Amino acid sequence: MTFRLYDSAQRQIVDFVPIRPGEVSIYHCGLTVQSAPHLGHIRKEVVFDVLRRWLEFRGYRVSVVANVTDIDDKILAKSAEAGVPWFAHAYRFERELHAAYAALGCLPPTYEPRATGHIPEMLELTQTLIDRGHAYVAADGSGDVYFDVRSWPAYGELSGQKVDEMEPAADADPRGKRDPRDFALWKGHKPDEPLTASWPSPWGRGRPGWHLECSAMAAKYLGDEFDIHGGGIDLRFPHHENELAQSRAAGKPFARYWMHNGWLTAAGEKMSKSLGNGALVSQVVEQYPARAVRLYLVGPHYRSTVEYSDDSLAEATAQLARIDDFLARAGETIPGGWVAWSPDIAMPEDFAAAMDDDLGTPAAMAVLFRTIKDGNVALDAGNFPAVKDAYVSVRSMLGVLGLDPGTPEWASAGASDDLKPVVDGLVSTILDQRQQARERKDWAAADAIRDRLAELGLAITDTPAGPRWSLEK
RNA sequence: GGUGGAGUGGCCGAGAGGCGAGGCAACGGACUGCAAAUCCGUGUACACGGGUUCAAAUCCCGUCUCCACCUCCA
Repeated sequence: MTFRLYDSAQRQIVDFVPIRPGEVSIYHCGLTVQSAPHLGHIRKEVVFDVLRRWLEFRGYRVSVVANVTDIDDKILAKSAEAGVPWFAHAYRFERELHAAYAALGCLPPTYEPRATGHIPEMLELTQTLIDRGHAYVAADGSGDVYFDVRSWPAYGELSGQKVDEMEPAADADPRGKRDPRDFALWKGHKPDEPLTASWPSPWGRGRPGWHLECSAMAAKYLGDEFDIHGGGIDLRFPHHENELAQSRAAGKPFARYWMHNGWLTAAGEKMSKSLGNGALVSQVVEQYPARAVRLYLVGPHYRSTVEYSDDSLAEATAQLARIDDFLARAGETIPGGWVAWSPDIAMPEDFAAAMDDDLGTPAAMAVLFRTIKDGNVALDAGNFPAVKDAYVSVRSMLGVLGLDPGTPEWASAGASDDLKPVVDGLVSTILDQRQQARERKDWAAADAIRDRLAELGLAITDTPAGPRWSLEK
């Protein structure tokens, strides 16, 4: 079974063939650390986290590079507004970004390079492009260096656009450009910007353009050619188009496959910083269990547009309860409790087939829920070998989706594990009282105890095997 | 103007010519002292109008609506 993916460049689903057998290199554009991340930003992170987990499950050694753009116009503008140095501003939001990744159970990338740490590589790439006749120093003395779009006939290949049919950037200041679509590789230092936000170059002090960063860093960490380049669909043009053009024009083959995730929308419109309709990750995670938020992001296909709403998050919370209730009930029937987790114990074939088909998480989730239903039926029937099979399968599937509660990413959620035996003992003492009441059919007394425990956040359910308790979510 | 995406049952969300993905919610039933959970059952959905076909949510033509990119944006 081979993994297949939708390549945005070819616009079709194709077999994935890695450059080096057994290895996969992935680059996905990180974030510009200019403000707190909203759920839309993190969708991209979750999508590529699932991709990485799936490929690892499939036996590949995966390298993931996600950059941090820590210098750009907005960072300079916002830090100036806030009255803090630009690097302090950038660093603050880099931390918030990391917190958001961790909150949703995303594994850290293999490398997470910062743009400002790779100026020499960028200068080298710019020089190569000038030498090859694909870039030029602006004629207006600004110190800007532009990529010469007209010198690269393939320009537009990724997004399917032709230079002459693009909306001319009529309002844009042409500065020293030969063509309005030419984009900046290097931006000359401006007097009103802090000197610390500029670096010496053959063309005078300045700072790198956004597109250049990714080309330079991808090549440094993954080589001139690598497997998959990812990012949000909005980056396809111009960012990815520009990356591709400048890398290829410099003689580097660059990415073999392009994967773009769809939007998260709010009230039908793209969630974005500028529209101010973004649901901040930090806030969402306060309102709903973090695993439910991840479940909400993982459920729909990654290329689909997904509408954000409280109802959807509430639904995901209910779904998660169904999953976790099964895990709790089934887990108790397995001697020794939790089995040591390994993702490849019992991965259902149709789940794997769905995942191999361009990360088909919707179909994969259907398998997950079907397995849970089978497991519940087995539980009702007292068929414990079947319960265990279902249990192990469910955890395998959850693991690959980054939702398994037993993995280290979610360890904090289980921090009370040490206390569980203690609480268990206390609760069972109280429940003994209730059982005695029930046996003498003193329902009022029995219900009073249950109500009291409910007030404390303990849900009591009676089962043929006796009462069990759980923390209400 | 160019490029791309979308309109599916109460809701979310798959599918892309032929047995109604899955979930949430709702209703009925089983179980239960009651509840919760669980299980069983219940839906004649595919923007609109034509067409092709034995068969269309899926293909073709037309129409409407929405969203995105072409400027910083996951």
